[in-house]
Amino acid sequence: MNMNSNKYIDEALKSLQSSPLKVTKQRVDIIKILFSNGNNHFTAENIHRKIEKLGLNISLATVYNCLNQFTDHKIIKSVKTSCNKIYFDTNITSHHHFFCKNSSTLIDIDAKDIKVSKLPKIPGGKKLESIDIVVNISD
Amino acid sequence: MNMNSNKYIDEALKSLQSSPLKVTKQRVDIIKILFSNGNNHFTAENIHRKIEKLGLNISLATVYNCLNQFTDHKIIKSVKTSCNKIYFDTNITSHHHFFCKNSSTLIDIDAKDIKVSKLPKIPGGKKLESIDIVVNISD
DNA sequence: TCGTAAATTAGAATTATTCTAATTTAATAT
DNA sequence: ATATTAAATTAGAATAATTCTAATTTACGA
Repeated sequence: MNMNSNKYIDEALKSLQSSPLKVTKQRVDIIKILFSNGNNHFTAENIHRKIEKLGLNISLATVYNCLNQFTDHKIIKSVKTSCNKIYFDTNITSHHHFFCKNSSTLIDIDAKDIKVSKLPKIPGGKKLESIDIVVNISD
Repeated sequence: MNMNSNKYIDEALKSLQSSPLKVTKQRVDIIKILFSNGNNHFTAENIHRKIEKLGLNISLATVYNCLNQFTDHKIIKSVKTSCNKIYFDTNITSHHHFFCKNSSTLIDIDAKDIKVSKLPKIPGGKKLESIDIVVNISD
């Protein structure tokens, strides 16, 4: 998959442009890395390592800043798992995850492939925000 | 609720006795704190603070060691949420959680009150371990 | 081109947790 | 009771992931 263009990159860049975030070289580079291939789950450290390999120079703090702001502005999603790292996910559709603890990998589960047919009452005064389902699997 | 006896404390102490773990003063004290009242979700720090308030002297390292070993030996459970802390849960039955990000509180959802009626195929070569459902709620 | 708010940066700080290595203790055998 | 020993405890250092700080640089509208 090409590092400099594909429809996912283009779409994400369009999202960035229409957000209040400034279009900086670093943000464009990070978006290109995030959306350049099929694997769409990354930690901040993953992205930072790719940046270094490409000879680009973006500080780890900026990587974190960008990923968090991209998350705030719905350009990506963040996923928390039973390991202590935050994973960033280029799939922004409503979906869930398999998590394999042996390989520390996440695999998307499309919303239509999992169904919660019974839900308890939401505690008084609170409102439902979202449901996170992690299907833990192992070797 | 009494700090020194109730059926939950007794049951947990019996579990400890029949585990390979040694019955130390610290472990007994921690179990008494864990099972003394209705609130059954704690962080290691919560427990450590209660210990200090009671004038007991147990190091934070010991609190972590004990909570982890109690988890290994099914005396308690551990729960990971979208905040970065590990919560320990005295409810060892199969269940799920509400998580309120405003108050950082967990509320148990009994297994019978939530139902997953459709599940995707488990990826080849892997086996299903468990399903964690967190129902995120807010004020 | 200028002004300014936003972004970037290196490195320090923070937070939660685990590790280390010396000391103490519980439970077992004598 | 006592000695033995593996396990537990401890203070403090170490680690890992992430956030903060404050100085510098940059994007972009006027």
